[in-house]
Amino acid sequence: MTNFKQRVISCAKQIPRGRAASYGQVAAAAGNPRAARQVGGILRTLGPGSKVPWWRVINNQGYISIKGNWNADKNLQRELLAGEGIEVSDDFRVDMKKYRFIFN
DNA sequence: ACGGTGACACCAG
DNA sequence: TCTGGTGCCACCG
Repeated sequence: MTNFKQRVISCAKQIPRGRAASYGQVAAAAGNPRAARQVGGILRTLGPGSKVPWWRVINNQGYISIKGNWNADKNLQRELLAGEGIEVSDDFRVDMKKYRFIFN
């Protein structure tokens, strides 16, 4: 477990319920604003059962960019976000202006 | 050690 | 607003 990965996990856990953060935001909070892509990869490797609220991490455009067979999880993510009060459109889009979480 | 890969971000049309 | 191209950098084989 590299330091960076651990940091990303730590930052992701800081995202409170009902808020969402972009990969770039998490990467920046982890210390590498340019390593946004790795954040996604890291969250993916964590897999289910992890204590990390991966569903609160989305891209800066405000939508979920999961590809491949993750359609089911994509739908699940929408359910989770909706359960926290975050509105998700039919196109899986989230209003980041309203729900964006600012790291301290 | 090296090169391919990717749950992204940013800039230009 | 959307699309396409470019840059970035940690992870894995």
